Amino acid sequence: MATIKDVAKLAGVGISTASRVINKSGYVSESTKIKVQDAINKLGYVPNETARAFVTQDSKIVALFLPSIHHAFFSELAYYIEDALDKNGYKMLLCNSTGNIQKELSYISMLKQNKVSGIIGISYNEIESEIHNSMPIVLVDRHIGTIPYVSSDNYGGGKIAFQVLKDTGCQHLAYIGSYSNSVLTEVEKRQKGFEDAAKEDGMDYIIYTEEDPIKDQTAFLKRFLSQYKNVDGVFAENDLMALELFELAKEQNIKVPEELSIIGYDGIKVYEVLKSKLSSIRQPVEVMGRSLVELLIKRIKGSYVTPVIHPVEFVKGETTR
Amino acid sequence: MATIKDVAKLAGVGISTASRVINKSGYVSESTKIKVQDAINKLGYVPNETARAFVTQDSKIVALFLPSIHHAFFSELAYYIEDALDKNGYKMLLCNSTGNIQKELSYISMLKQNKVSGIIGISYNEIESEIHNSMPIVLVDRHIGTIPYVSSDNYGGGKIAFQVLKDTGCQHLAYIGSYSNSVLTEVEKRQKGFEDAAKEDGMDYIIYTEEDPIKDQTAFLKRFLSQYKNVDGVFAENDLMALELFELAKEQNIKVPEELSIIGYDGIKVYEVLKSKLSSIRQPVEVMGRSLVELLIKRIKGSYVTPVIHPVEFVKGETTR
DNA sequence: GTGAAAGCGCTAACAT
DNA sequence: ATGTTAGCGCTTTCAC
Repeated sequence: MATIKDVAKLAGVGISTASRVINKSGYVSESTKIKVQDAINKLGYVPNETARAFVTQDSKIVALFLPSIHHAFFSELAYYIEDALDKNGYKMLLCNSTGNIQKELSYISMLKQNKVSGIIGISYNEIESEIHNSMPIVLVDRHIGTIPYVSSDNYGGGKIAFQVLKDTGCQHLAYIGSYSNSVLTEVEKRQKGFEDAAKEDGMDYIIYTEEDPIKDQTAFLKRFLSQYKNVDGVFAENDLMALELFELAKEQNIKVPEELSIIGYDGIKVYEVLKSKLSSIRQPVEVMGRSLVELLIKRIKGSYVTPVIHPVEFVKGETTR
Repeated sequence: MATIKDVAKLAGVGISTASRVINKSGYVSESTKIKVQDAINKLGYVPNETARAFVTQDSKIVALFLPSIHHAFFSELAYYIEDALDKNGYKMLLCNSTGNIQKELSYISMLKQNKVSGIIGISYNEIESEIHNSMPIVLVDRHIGTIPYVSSDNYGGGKIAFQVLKDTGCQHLAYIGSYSNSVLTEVEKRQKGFEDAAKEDGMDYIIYTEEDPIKDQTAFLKRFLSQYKNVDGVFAENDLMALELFELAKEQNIKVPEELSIIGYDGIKVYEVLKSKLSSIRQPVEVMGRSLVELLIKRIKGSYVTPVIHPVEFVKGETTR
């Protein structure tokens, strides 16, 4: 493997001049620039990134920190984040924290040792204090202190869901989902938007929630169906929950959407093969991914950034009238 | 940030002794070991991994190279791989190659510059020659030259699929999927197993394939349904294809499984919420992930390894009788 | 504009 | 069993 020394020698210049050409930094005359470039080509020189990372104390690696990549929404988001990072010269390290606080802390320690450039994260724990001010970080769908974040318009999405259910003639509405006692999640704003819209409208509604994470979603949903037989319109926290409710309703011969309308949240593409069965509030996943990367890079460069909230849209499937 | 020098000074020992304690290498007396350990604790010392990577020319990072993490089977596999790597002290860099050969090549160059320890990969291209012998690598579901790989028993799975379809009374069978002209994919062995079983049995069958990647799967499947109306048993290349065929059949009022039985391949969990609708040949994803990591680490340590093929099982859903 | 040289923090000979 | 020291390849002052 050729080193910068070899390049300098072959080009007949000093190491720092070679470095300047390689990094396009500082002043180099056109003629020496060409000499160095020639040497680089001849030797097939490529910089040793571990040496660079060591010297600059910056690995040009961004960590994506999430509970599990094995989740439709996250894996779609991860795809776009990786793509955007790559286009900006960063690599992506993937960390499945499994929501376990011990594992999250040990990951953070590892990330510091490896001098990652920054973190894009979703955490269910209050570990942010460990990182903030010591590393650039941008959160997804979490609003903690002054840490910048990117989310979809969860509140607005909740309002839209209410409106759609009402406009399509539902009389007895319910929100189903989970709540968190520790971290204030953006997800809960979906509920808030739904509730506020219902209150403004003066319509009654039911809130059926369990503490996050819900251990047995199937049991949770079955209980809901048997307990609230008169509900004819449901807004579920996310598509996975909505989809399972849809399946359970079919099993119990409840006609969807005639007797029960269902709206999910996410609009994840994995289920496109199902011919868009589910009505849902769709998050602009790709845009969010790019936006996360953009914000993080600004933070890395030291700029101050403000949260970004992306608009959502209702996508009609077959679970609403 | 405390360095190893600080530790050595505080402990009153030489740098290399401190290094020995930190790395548990070489001989160190019990008493000095304790002194060093104390110093480490007092200073809150953690090794600078970029320096280590630089000196050893090994970043302890493994790259997971796949077409797209945004795919149910891959994201599940990635989850288990990351978990196993983490348990072995490795980090995981995620590279979405999008199957594009230019992007794959530029990733490989990047990985070399970053001194990754090894690669776990799925590639649709013949880039393996670029890596082989220059870096430890293990492939998923690809059999290229002498490169070690891990796969499920695709051939056996194909045989099982045939047997199930036949045993449940189907008369006119078909295999649907894709074929590749460049790389010999393990996936095609599913077809081979199916064909061989049919031939042994003496039963006629149809092979309906298109070159990979199939641009418009919906059109592809619709064409199949209209062209082969008498087929009553289908083995599809993967679950996504099987699932869409199922949906299209329903749309066209073809009764599944009465008039048409469908078996997929993968057994991915994302669709569990659908209440196991699809009959499928299930791959042991978790075991495969662990197995990939195990093989790669053996390769990194210089051992010779042989391919590992994991058994599959038929999981009955509602798309077979 | 260009080159010499220091030094990033660590590992691994090598000497003792 | 322990300490000294030479780099690893690069970036970055600092002189010229």
